[in-house]
Amino acid sequence: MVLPRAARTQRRTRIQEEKEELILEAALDVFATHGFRGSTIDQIADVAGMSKPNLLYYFRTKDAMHRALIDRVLDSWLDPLREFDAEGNPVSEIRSYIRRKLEMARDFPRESRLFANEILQGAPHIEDELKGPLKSLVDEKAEVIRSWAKAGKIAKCDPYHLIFAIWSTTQHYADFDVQVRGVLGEERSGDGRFEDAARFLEQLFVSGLEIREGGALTGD
Amino acid sequence: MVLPRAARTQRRTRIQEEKEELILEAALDVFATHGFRGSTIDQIADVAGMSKPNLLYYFRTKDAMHRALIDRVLDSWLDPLREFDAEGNPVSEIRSYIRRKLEMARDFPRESRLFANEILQGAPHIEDELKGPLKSLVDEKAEVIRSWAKAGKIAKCDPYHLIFAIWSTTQHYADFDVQVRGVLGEERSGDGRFEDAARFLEQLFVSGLEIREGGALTGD
DNA sequence: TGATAATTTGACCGGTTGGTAAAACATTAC
DNA sequence: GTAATGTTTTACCAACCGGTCAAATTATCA
Repeated sequence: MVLPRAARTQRRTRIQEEKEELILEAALDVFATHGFRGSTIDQIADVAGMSKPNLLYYFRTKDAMHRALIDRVLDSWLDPLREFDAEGNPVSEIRSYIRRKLEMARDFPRESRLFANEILQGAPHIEDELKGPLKSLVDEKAEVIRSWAKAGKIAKCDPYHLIFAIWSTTQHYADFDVQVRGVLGEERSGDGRFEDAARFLEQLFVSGLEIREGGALTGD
Repeated sequence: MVLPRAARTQRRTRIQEEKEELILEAALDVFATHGFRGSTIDQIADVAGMSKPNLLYYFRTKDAMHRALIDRVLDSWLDPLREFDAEGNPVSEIRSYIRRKLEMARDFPRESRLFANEILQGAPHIEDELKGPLKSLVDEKAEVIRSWAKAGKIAKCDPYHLIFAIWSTTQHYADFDVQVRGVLGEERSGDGRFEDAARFLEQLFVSGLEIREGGALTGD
């Protein structure tokens, strides 16, 4: 039989699992650096070390590959936010959320860039996920943050924009890596910059959300 | 004569100026949403409302168009940072820098996405600018911030990461607009969100950089 | 007005792209 | 072993891509 993979529902061979894994790994490489339209099947096949028709035996279209990749990665990408605990200490929850996001930017930059490319280009393939599961999760956590502010545990602030700020500052180190390295120069572009970034961001967010009595801000 | 535009050095016709303007405008649209590799000359020609050969009469290659666009936009993109004044009041300088960057994200989202795409994909066309003029400017302003911290006018912090944080949080609203709108939902995705963002970010950075005596951070 | 230069167009080219067909080859089940 | 199934390859296609060319059209200016 020559039924292509997507048509089958069960009975996945050992070879199938291995090759699909191999392909998605290569696809992540390519899609993350060139975006969907900028990537070619030949390129992915090349990285995966197999012929194009062979690759198309496992995923029938470029679209199918991209979708499979997004599906696989999106879930784990949201894990750090899911761990955000309503019962925990607000400051340490926020602090460790920043840590986790920053670790993901360091350890999974390709995944970060995959989403960045997708969203930057209008999210044509994941619009539903954005307005569905992602929005629900953020809504839930925003409510937690709001309750903390209401209880006087952190400063009053818009919880959605707080989440956006944490996302953007941490993912920046994955998505704009070239720029960060360019600006910091050779000397400071090693692994140490992640420690520096963590220290800075924790200081910024923790003391930025601290409650202060006066509220008056002086400059000099 | 049929000398293509790039070969001439002087005597630019009225038509030339108009058409080049028209083309760059269309190119900005297309490059900003699809990245360099994902964009096609036909697409740009279509948006500009002219035929492909006609477009290529003004810019001989896709590369030339992209470069012209980058050159034109990069300079003004750095203006907000240039305005950053060493003699000013630190807090209000930082505050108004955030304002200006946020205004640019609101008023020139395509320009922001143009750079985001470029950097995300490894900055193959602007690496020199990153390590040259951009780095110099950031180095200069980082020194200003460092001196403010040393003089006790703001909290001690890594000036480079502070600048990265301001860049990422503000540009986020242009680059990840779809996501922001998806998460905030219909109700809150109007123009008001920029005011909310401005309020939040000013609070975050201003009180995040405030000097506090204790330094000990409590949670609950 | 007419000559000259500037602009626009349609037809085209070689290479690349996403994807197919069919046969060759490998693996597994019996 | 062999038959059935699963995998890989070779050859190929039509559409699209960046770019060229020469001819047609339009603007400029003496």
